[in-house]
Amino acid sequence: MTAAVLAKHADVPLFTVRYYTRIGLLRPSRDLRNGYKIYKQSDKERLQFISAAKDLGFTLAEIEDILDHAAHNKTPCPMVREIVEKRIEENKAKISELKRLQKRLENAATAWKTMKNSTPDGNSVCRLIESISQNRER
Amino acid sequence: MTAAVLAKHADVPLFTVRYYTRIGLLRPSRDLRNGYKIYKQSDKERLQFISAAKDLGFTLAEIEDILDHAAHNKTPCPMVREIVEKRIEENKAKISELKRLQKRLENAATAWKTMKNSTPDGNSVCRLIESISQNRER
DNA sequence: ACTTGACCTGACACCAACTCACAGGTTGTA
DNA sequence: TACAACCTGTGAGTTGGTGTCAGGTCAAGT
Repeated sequence: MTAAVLAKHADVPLFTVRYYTRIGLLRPSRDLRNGYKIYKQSDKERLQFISAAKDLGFTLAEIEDILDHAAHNKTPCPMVREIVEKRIEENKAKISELKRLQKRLENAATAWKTMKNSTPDGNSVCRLIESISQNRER
Repeated sequence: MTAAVLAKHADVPLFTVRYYTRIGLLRPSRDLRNGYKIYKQSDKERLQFISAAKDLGFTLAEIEDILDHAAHNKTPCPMVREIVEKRIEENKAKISELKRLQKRLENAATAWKTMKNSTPDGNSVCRLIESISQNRER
């Protein structure tokens, strides 16, 4: 199948198929008559594996590693477990950071309810934002 | 002051000062004797404003807009309020998406506790990941 | 006076994971 | 045979930096 057909079958944007192919994650053979790329059933499965791993937060580099391991008949599973544990920790940190940001945003919105718009002058661009940064410094 | 001094004063990495200068967010004058960039007190305040806005999740493009508005003596505050409201919504979505991911990761880690490592074969790369994607398809 | 080391400059490459634009070749249908 | 719709490789743009390079400048120590 061509890239477009594979993309439709695997429910992945065509540009993504082309991108994965360009970086070597997919390696289609060629139609010698016209130079078109030909993807096999196994490429579709490979692509679906990539999608599944990406949904779990694996990076493409990690996925490539996993696929390479598998290609040499070495089990990638310990690596997979390790990455997931690491990702869980990273994700926890990211979530709490976003929550902190969300609180700052909501505090700002609330505090700004009673503030008037200021016209910028030499000392101030927008007192809304500056009032928050002063809070942070205290 | 030079870029390095400004960076230290404003507690921002030197590379960031250079980057902001390169993209035009900071516009230092020049020391004609040696071509060095000279930052004024107002540049320091501008940089601190940028930092404060970035802490609230503003993008550099938005900050540039705000600064441009202010430079024309138009109050940027309505824009600022709008962006913050939008960012609060986006952030909420991002947080819940990350939480969903976290759940998938934790479910995977738990489910995998009892699973053995599989050796890759023609049908499977890593049954751990494939078991999850099957769950999602059901 | 000279050397060393720390600083400065612009231009460029790199990161992730795409997304898109370009120019040209091929295929299928009317 | 005309034309739309597909295919190709390549290169650029995205975000917010981080870093490297070669070469110029400056201040301090010997």
